[in-house]
Amino acid sequence: MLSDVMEDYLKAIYVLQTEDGPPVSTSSIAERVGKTPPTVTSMLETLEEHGLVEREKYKGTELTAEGRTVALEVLRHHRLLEAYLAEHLDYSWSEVHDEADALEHHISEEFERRVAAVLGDPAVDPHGDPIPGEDLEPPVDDDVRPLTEVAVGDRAVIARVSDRDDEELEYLDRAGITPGTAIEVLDIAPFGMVTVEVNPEADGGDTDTDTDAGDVDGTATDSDAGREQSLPEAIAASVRVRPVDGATDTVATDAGVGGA
Amino acid sequence: MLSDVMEDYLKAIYVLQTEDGPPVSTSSIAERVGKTPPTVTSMLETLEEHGLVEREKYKGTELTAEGRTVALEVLRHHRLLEAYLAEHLDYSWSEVHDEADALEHHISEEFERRVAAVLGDPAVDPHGDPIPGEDLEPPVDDDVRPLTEVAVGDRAVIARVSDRDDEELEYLDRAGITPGTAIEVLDIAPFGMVTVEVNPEADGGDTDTDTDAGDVDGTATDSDAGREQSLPEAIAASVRVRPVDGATDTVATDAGVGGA
DNA sequence: TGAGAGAATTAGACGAGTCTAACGGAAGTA
DNA sequence: TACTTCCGTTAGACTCGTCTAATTCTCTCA
Repeated sequence: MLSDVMEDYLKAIYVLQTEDGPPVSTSSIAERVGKTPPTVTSMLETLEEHGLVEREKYKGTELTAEGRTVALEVLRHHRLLEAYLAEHLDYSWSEVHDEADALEHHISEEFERRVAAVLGDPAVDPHGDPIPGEDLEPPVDDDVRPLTEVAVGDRAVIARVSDRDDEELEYLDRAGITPGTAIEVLDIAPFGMVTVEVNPEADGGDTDTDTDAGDVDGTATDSDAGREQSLPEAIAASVRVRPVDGATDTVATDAGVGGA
Repeated sequence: MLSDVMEDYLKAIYVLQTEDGPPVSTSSIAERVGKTPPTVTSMLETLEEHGLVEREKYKGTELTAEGRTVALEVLRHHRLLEAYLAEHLDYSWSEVHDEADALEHHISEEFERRVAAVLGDPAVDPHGDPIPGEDLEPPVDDDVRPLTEVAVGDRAVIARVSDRDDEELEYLDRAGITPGTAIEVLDIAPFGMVTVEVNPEADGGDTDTDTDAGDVDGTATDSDAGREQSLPEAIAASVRVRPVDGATDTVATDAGVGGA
C-alpha cells in the first residue's frame, strides 16, 4: 500500500531523528537514502499528504505518530531478518544488512510472526540494535553512548555497532569488538584514536546484559581475553557501549541510537 | 538489473510455454500477469530489445536462451523459497505461494545458495513442481499428465498440484491429495467428475518417486488409506500425476508442466 | 474471395519517482 | 544593516510501467 520507497524514507527519517533528534534536514535524509535534495523535498510533500510526516518549510521534518509506526514496522522487519539470517542461515553479523534491506519490504505479517517465534522474540539484532516489539512502540535505550565518550580506565560492554559499512564491520569483527563484548578503555590519543582492552579479567561487571545479542557467530570468545585494540576515531565513534556499573559519568551529550 | 516486473513477465512466459508450447499469445500472458494486452505488448517490445524474447508480430512470443535462463532463475528462487518456508517456518504447502512470489525477486545469490544448502538441494517444491538446478537447465519432466487423462482402474502417484489457487489447494489438502500420494482412479463421470481412492492397498507401485516432495507437512499419511474422493473436472485437470508401472497408456496429448 | 470476429498493436495519456538547473530563504559575518 | 554562503525549494524534463480508446491484422467461414 505504501511503496517500498516511501518506507525507506520513513525508516531513514526515524533513524536520523533518533540519532540527532527532530527535526531532520532534507539534506541528511538525501544523504541517507542516496537521492538528491529536490527528490527528497518532493517525496516529503507526498509523505505529508499521507499524514506520515510534519514539515516546516526550510526548517525540517519530523515523523507523525503514524509515520513512526510505519518506520518501526520496517525496522522490526529489518532487524528480525538480520537476526534470523545470522541464526539460521549461517550469515555472519557483518553480512546480514544488505540482505535484510532487500527483504524487509516484502515479508508478510505472517512471516514476521513466524520468524519472531522461531527466534524466541529476540530483543536485539546481531549488531546490537534493539528490535521494536510487535506493539511498535519506540524502543527506549538509555545509557548507551559512543565509545569515544567513555573515560580512560572505565569499563563498558559493547552495545552495538553500525550496520551500514561492510569494511568497518569486518575490521571490528577481526578485532573481536562485537555486541556483548566487555572492554576497558586504556587510552584516548590525540585525534581520537581509542585503545581498548578486549575482555579484561572478568571482575568489572556483568558481560551479559538484559538485551544481549546472543553471541551470534561465535567469533569473539573468552579466548580473546586481554587483547589490546586501537580504533581510529571514525570507527570508535560509531561503536556504542553501555558503561559497566561504577564507571565515571562523562560527557552528557546526545547518546545516540545509530544503525538502521 | 532487470526489474521485478520484467522477471515476472519472463516467468509467466516460461510457464505458459512449458504448458502449451511456444509461441505464447499476448493475451495469455496478460491474463497470467494480470495486466492488459497493450501493457503486455509494450513490455514484450522492451524484453525483445533486451534480447530476452523473440516475437513475431500478431503471432506470438517465445523466450530466447537468455530469457529462459532468467525465468529459470526466478523459478528456482520461487520454489526454493516455497520449500524452505514449508520445511523451516512451518508453513503448510497451501500457504507458501504468495510469500514466495513476494520474495523471489529480492533474494541474493548467496541467500539462494544457503537456502539450497540447508534444504539439501531438493528436486521439487511442496507442490511437486521441479526446482531448476543451479545450472539453470530446463528441468525435464516426462510421464506426467493431468489426472483427467488417466484411465479408470489405473493407479498413479500425485506428481504436483497447481500452486496458484488457495481455495483449490485447501480443498485438495483436506482431501488428502498431496504430492507423493498414491491414488487409483475409480470413476470418471460425465462432465469430468473424477473419483479416486486415496492410498489404495499398497501393492500397485512405489509411492515415493525419485522426485518425492518429502511429505512436507505430514497432512496426508497412510492412515488415509482407502478414502474415496470425488473431484470436479476443473480441479482434477490441474492435478498432475505420474502413472504407476503397468498402467494403461492413455491419451497422448501434451502432458503439461503447470504451476509457477 | 470477402466479411466478420477476435486478437494484437498503435496512439496517447498518466502517476510515480527521479534528475539538473535555477531561484529563494535563513543565518552568520562584516 | 547588507553581504555571502549554504541549504531547500521550485521548475521542468525524463523514464518506466500502466491504462483506455482506436486501429489494424489474421483467420475462419460463408
